[in-house]
Amino acid sequence: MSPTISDVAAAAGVSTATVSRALSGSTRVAPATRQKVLAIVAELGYQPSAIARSLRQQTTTVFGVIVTDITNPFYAELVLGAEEAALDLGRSVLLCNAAGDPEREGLYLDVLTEHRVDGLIVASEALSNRYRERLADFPVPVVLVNTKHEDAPIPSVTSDNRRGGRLAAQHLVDQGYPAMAAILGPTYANGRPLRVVGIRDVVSGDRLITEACAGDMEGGKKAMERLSRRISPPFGLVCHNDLTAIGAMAALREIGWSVPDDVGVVGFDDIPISEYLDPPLTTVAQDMYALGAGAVDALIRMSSSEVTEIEDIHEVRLVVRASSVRGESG
Amino acid sequence: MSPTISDVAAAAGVSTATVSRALSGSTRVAPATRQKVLAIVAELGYQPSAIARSLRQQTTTVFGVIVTDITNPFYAELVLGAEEAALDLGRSVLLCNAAGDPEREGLYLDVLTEHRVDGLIVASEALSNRYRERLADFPVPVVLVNTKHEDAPIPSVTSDNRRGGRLAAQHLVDQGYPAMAAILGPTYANGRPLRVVGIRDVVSGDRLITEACAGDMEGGKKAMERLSRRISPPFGLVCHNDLTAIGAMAALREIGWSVPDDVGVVGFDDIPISEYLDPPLTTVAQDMYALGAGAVDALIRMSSSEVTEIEDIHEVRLVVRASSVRGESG
DNA sequence: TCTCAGCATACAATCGATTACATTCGTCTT
DNA sequence: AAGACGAATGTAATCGATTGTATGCTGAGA
Repeated sequence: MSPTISDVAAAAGVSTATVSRALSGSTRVAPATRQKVLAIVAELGYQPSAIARSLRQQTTTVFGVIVTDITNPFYAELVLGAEEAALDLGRSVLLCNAAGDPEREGLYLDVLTEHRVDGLIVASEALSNRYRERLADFPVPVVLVNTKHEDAPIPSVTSDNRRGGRLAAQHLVDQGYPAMAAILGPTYANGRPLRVVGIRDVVSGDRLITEACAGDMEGGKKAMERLSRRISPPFGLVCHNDLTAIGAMAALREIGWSVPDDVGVVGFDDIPISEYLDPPLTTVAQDMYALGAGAVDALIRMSSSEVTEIEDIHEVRLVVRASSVRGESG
Repeated sequence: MSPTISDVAAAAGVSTATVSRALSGSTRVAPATRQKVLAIVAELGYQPSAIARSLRQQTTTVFGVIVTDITNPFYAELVLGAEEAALDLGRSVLLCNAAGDPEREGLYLDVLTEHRVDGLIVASEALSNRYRERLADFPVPVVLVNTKHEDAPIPSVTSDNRRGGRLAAQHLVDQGYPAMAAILGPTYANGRPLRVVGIRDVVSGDRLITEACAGDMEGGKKAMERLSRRISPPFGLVCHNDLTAIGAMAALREIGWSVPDDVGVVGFDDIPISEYLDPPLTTVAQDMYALGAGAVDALIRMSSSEVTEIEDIHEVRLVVRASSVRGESG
């Protein structure tokens, strides 16, 4: 099919070793020879086989990325950050969508191992708990995004979830909402425990009413419907992420409670759409792109040196918009 | 590092050929031998190298997917469909985000060629025009999503964009909006020409006022601002996609024109968030997941037989919500 | 008992690159 | 002028699997 290095060597009247050296530039090759080789390469349209190179060099320049759900803008941004960081380093990304299915996550671990990826980024909610042992002695560097393990210390890149929870709750308190509710993500969701701790830094004991949900828009809507039977406005509402906040606001419209007059809503993530909503959504912004890029950076550090203890915590930032500011409603 | 087939063979006291056959099951192997081999495989945790296999078999079981922007829910859904269809066939997906940059698209074509992917899915707006020749004689099957080429016939999977444009425009006419505007995508955007034709099937000549934009929320917002200086309500507005519609609706709020009373808005795609908006967005639904899965299916068909002429056109469907129905506004 | 068929397995080539080691040849030193 | 050095290049091993061909063994038939 496509020409091989032997074809180039034959056409140039040199050995494959010389072609290889002329292209890699690692060793000295006579200028005239290099010119000749490059001319033939261009003429034949030769493109080296990454497969053959990988076999010989025992590295693939490919990273595996396992995410929960690529259609969630949080993960999409994260993947973008990882992909662009990888591109800058001449590497590629094998994408795996776990769909929250532990079975599928295990399957993908096998697939990625067999493809001999140079590193693994796991931004998957269900996986990390179930497969923590496997991840801990994975044959290549692994970095978790937005998860941590107390028992099995695996390098991680996370946002400061506790501070995020605290910022959200404190903001709603400052706005004067007399009660507080929270729509939490699924129990296995990565940031969840720390965000709850952060909320509880501000709101103690039984003054906080919570509902758990699936972490998407539909889940947020249903959770808000359940919540509406347990609480009366006005109150502040902290949501697991922006998607659940969007679902909750849809439910609130149907119920007839006004945002922000009756209910002050705060989301988490700051996905791009949040500022285009009506009302625009107050949220705890995470830099998803930086999380993804930071994960790639962590893998590189782990590969080049023997660093194994990485725990990068990215800052979060409260972005105040109309959904939580009383007296600004239309 | 990880055990190789030789390690397994040595431990089992057989040759590597026998191990290979025991695992592939293609040739008869004595049951006792197979048991022994499988036991050793399990004990050593042997996982075959896809790299070595690919080199020998000259196939990688990996597909390349080039998209314009993974953070656009349209492409995210499409990638999901492709990824899951690939998974069902025991294949994987190398993801490439072109970011609308032709340079980067060319770069990725090289990367994917070097990785010897078994097929290529191109759902990238800018690429297809600029690299049509390269795609036409790409060494492995290529399928375009939501693009077609008149001159170089490359297999394609698309939605019925013309019908989509027609449905959107006709609906707005039926709703009694006396004037019509359209926010179009970038000039190179895939579906754009046919959607315009569809709109013009319904609205002739200078009765249609158009603005082009970048195809994202910000672009939609700015386009609506420009448009507002050229038209007065009431009018119907057809948008390039749901993201631009969201941006347009944000602009309309700031301008103070009501949706749907002053302006009836129709988007394109039906991304998940559209039904959660306020007002919920009327849109021409495309089955993005099916487009992605269909692209994989097309690659399989092209690989197994010598089919080279594929032109799958998926149906679109008008989903009517409150953003375009007069007299239902809150 | 000898031969032959056929099953199970081994041997070795192969895929396409990289790279350690060997070789050639010209030039400089003494 | 002989030897040494080093630049340029070639030879061949290697990575880890698959697979065509060869071989050995067992049992059945004559």
